[in-house]
Amino acid sequence: MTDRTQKGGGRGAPADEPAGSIGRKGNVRTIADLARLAGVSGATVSRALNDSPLVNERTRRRIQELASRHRFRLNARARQLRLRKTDTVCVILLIDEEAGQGLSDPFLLELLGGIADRLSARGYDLLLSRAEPGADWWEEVLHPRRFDGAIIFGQACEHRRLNALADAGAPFVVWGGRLPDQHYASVGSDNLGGGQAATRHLIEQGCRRIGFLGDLAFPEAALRWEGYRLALEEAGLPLDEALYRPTRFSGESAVRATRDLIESAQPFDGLVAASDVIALGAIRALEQAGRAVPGDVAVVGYDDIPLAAYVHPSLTTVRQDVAAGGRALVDLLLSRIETPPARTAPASQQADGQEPPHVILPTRLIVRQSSRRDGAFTPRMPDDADASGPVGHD
Amino acid sequence: MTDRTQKGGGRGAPADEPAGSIGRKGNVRTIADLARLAGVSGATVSRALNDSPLVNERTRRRIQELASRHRFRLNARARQLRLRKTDTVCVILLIDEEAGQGLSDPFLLELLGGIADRLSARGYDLLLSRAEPGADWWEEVLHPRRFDGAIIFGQACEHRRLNALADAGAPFVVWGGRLPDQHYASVGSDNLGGGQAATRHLIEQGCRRIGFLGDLAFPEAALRWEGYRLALEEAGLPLDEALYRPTRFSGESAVRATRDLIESAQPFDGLVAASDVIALGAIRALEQAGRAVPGDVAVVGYDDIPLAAYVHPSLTTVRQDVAAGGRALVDLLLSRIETPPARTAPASQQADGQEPPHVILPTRLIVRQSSRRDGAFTPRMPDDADASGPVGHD
DNA sequence: CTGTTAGCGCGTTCAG
DNA sequence: CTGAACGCGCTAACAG
Repeated sequence: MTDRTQKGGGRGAPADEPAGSIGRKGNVRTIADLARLAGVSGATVSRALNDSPLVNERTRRRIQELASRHRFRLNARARQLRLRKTDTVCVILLIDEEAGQGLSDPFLLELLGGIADRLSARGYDLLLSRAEPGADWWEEVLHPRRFDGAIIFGQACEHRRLNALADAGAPFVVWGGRLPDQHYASVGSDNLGGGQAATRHLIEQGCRRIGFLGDLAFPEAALRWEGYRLALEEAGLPLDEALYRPTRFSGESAVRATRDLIESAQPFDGLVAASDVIALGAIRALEQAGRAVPGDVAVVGYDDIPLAAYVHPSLTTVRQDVAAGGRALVDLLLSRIETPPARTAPASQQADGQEPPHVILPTRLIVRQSSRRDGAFTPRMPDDADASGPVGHD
Repeated sequence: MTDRTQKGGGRGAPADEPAGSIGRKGNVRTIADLARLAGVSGATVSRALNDSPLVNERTRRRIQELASRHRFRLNARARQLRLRKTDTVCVILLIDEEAGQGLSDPFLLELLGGIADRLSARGYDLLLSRAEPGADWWEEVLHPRRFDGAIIFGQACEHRRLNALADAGAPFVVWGGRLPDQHYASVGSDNLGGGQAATRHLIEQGCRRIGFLGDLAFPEAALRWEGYRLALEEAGLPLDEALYRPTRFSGESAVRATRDLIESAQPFDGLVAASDVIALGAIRALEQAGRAVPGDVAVVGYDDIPLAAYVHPSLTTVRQDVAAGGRALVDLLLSRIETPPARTAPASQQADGQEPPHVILPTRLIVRQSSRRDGAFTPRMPDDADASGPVGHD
């Protein structure tokens, strides 16, 4: 035990509080403080605060009340260090500025709110992080230090990387579509069904030559396109690739794509857009070109952003339940985190044959003005007047 | 020094890694690991990684290279515990669901992105937190444990509370308007100037009876109203309170307010809206009532959300520089955190006479279709062609 | 310039 | 049921 002199040694921590000066005196900040106050040891306080059955109930109550009276809160950092977990989930926004899918989409913020609420309810903190697709964001997902798991947006940019991470056993969940060769867990709306419903609706409205605006490089858009394709097929309509225009998730891109489509002189009487923002851009371009919406061209969007009901013409669109999406993302991730990976194999080749979980959120077609044609029989949903996003009778 | 038996004691930490099983063997996770590899002590590694001048440059280089080769990263939790700081900033969304100022406003997400980028650049983490105005969110702002400081949205709900927190010396910054009796630091756009510019523009367009839609309970809206008032005054136009309708930040509320205004039979030929979302709701209500925009009523919004250029009619609005806003919020907060509060007084009554800092971001009027009247002389700003939030000539 | 030591605040083993 | 001691991973003070 060497010398073990009392003298100094590293007393370390930066001296705060110039001796007996400020700081509401008697402020109890550590377990030791509380223990002194309660006349018990630190261990007992720790146990009491963690509802351990090892402590006498009366003692526990007394300590808990004392703690709340002094507004005492455990130091999360120390706790995390000791427990080797962070109780934190990182939301990574993998956004390619180039792709125009910026942070502007209102839909994303709503989803983020849902995630925040759910995490909070389950006792987790939410760390927000932006990252460029090319960068080294994935390293910390593989060996997390600041968080226990991640929720990732921006599937399209890095599908291969995500697969690799999943193979390596990294704890994360992705928002997006379900891809055929996908090793990671994900949550997304029923993109295929949504695209199909949108297209069917246009067909019911009498449209026969329907275009599609979206970037098939994005899985969500590609799945919506697949639904579009199916709907045409089941109606016996031909799929004309000349009516497809790759379009990024921005109004500007939508305007360009639509103008291009118009100038191509291909006749068309309907448009399925991969997002509301795209739909609005398309409508703008159509009107500038003298085509009436929905008279000449009927348009359907996707997302049902809050503004969709308040533009002119109001936007027919596919609504996804964002609150449910947030909950699903969190619950899926936490179930993954809180139960050990159940190592069947020697845990080296984690690529077990099991399908990764995927939650599909139901969608609902909200019919408004932008798609309503005169000729065809009116769909069952009347028209919306106002309401926060929704539908009402007009 | 008591007995000090080697035997056991709390060996504590939950046993991970069943001895010599998985986990890419030789994985170096702690300073001790790296020290062993480098043949030096832990302290030296620590110093090297922190670029301390106390370490030989060659040694430092060697260690740093070794670290990056093994993908070693310091354990932030342990570091924070030791250093008594968290390198984390909490963004608190204080949002009253009732008030309809939900998470939907695209503007908020953009600002959040700017904050995230700036924090990341300055080496801080971003903790995101939602809170209800009534709740006890403020306790942790007063005695932060998980973060070093906070950026708060939702000034209106809790102005008095924010003042109290500032008086107590809590480290935070607020997004919003500058209020007359305000003890805390804040950043906001030039609401007064923006409202004034919007109103002047309508007057230049020939409007004579201009209404205002916004909730004066919100400081930002109130300041925009003040600018509106000033512009009327300088043009010698009367201020008619019958043309004001309290309106919350939602499309629904805007539709109601506008209908109410129309039904009041008060004549009006212009509308200043406290946000783009409000403006869009107003336009919708006007059109449903058979009033043309801008023909019968010219409308100006606020924020220049990305969609503003893509609706019909495209929206004249006041643009604020959100990226600059994010930077300003972060820089202001960090300057407050990183320099000690400079205790002049015994630090009990922090209510020093100094004005709290307030950053005002410049605004710019973006003229589009919703306000352009035929008769009047065209304003100096022609039309914006594109830029990030573009418009095409039409 | 480098190694040794102590401790940030907590949870946990083991002994009583 | 309670207390004493130890260590999670890191950095500051001290001694060489």
